[in-house]
Amino acid sequence: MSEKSEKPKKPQKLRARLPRGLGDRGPADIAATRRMTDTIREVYERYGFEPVETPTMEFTDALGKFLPDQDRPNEGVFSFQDDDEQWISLRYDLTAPLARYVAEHWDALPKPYRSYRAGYVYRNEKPGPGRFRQFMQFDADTVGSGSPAADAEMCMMAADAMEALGIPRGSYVVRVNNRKVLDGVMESIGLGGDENAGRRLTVLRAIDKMDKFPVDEIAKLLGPGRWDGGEEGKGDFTKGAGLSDHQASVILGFLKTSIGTAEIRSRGGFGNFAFSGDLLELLSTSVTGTEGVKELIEIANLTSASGYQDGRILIDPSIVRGLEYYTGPVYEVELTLEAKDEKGRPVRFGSVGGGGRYDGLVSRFRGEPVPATGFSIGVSRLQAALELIHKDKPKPVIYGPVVVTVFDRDRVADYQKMVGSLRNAGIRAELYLGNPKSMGNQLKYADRRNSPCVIIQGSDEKATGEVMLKDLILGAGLSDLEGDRDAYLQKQAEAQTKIAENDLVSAVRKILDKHGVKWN
RNA sequence: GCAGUUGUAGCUCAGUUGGUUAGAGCGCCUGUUUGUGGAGCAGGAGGUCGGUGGUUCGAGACCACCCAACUGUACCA
Repeated sequence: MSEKSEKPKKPQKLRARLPRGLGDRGPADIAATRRMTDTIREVYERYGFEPVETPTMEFTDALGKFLPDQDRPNEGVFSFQDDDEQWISLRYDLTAPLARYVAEHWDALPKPYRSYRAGYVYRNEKPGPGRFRQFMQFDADTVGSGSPAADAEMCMMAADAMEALGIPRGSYVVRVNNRKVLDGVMESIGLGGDENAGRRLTVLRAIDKMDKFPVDEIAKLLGPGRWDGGEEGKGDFTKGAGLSDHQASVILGFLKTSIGTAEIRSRGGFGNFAFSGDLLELLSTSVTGTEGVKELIEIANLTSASGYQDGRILIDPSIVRGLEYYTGPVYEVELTLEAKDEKGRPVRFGSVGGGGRYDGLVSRFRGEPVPATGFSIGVSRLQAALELIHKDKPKPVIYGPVVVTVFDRDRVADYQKMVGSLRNAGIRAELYLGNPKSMGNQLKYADRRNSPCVIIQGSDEKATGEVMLKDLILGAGLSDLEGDRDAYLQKQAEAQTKIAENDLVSAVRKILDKHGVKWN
């Protein structure tokens, strides 16, 4: 069949690759995540929250999701069918699973029940900057309290967490709104009732884009609709809410008079709560709207009383959040720092945290109303944002272990013993396990591991009961000194010293201390 | 989903109006090196030119369709 002249077909190699929106994480990322979660945990616990974890998968209906479409079972969420044909999905947030947990363990839990958890959640959607298909959230919830004090606490805790993470005051803002106010405004322009549910949704979507588009684009979305190609007839058409000019102007007036971060700031935090006479009058026709305003004022008073009225927490009527389950106050944390990508273009990160009141979520499982409110930090997105913001700053060096080299392969046991004594002293150490044919290779390995120092014991040292201790961090500066022979030699001598074998641990520790090497 | 832009080595990119065996830098591996890493020198591996089909004597380049990535937009619990 095959002729000699034919090229031998290479076996097709399996391509090592990862689906989009997923990423591997190295030691530096992992260390950064750990620092972040430790910090957030400390804040949440200070607020009296206790940990609870739930699995990454739930029955699909428990997540509050309609059963997957037969044709596209993975639209939005990752789902599959169990042996018994029941649909199971990967969780897409930590709130819905918590609601299930609370409902399932209702009798055993103290009420109000406050708990926190960190974990990966999954969304099957288009990834972007700071947007992944697997990402970590750090969530806290208070179940069983309908008091605005519970909401106020979430906002203050969000602010505290940002500051604990080293984000300076003024570089982030917690925005608060109340869905009841939005509902009230819509009711006042005749959008109440079941028959207008679809239009209300469209209006909310339009309002939610206030941070993305200028006001006249929002007006289009409230009215007939908008072309995303920049001009009439270009790109995709987004159907609008079809409001009359009057209706649209009420909405826009509501948004415009009370927001604008700069304006809010200049008026000093909650002082902005212009909730002008006009607005109050407008809302007075709506029971829901009046209630919403009352709750917002309550939150404003509570947070101000605790000293958060300095711009850390602001009221912003354009905050909408999820359309599915929020029922009252909603909050969002945004970084106000500018982030730029490699090409120097500004990057939108969106919010790095958010939450709100979801009074209907637990009661789905129980016959009685159960108020609840919660807040989640998007750890992965926040980390990605901070990385981009700080990309010019040098990354902290992550040091590897002390490497004990193998000089004489008959004496591996001796070297292993040295490793053991270092480990017993709490120092990270390892024996070189590769082919010990040359010292060069072993040093190259230690270099790659970012080891602070290596231990060498050849026959000369063995004879005198000594070991050679080589300081790789100091030695790293050697190549810069080429041309200056004296300095070079001096530094080299400094970087490599002979010490008594018995002093191994203390000498290594001295080097670690000198360079400030800490592994945790 | 829709629209635009882009697909050549692990990475960043060259590749003349279509013309022999597709290149560079960085990275990687080996040697120099049976007592010393980051430098130097020498060598090596690595490519279905995103895929398929077409035009042509001849395609990495031209045409069609498909796929993927990026950006915007839609959806987003």
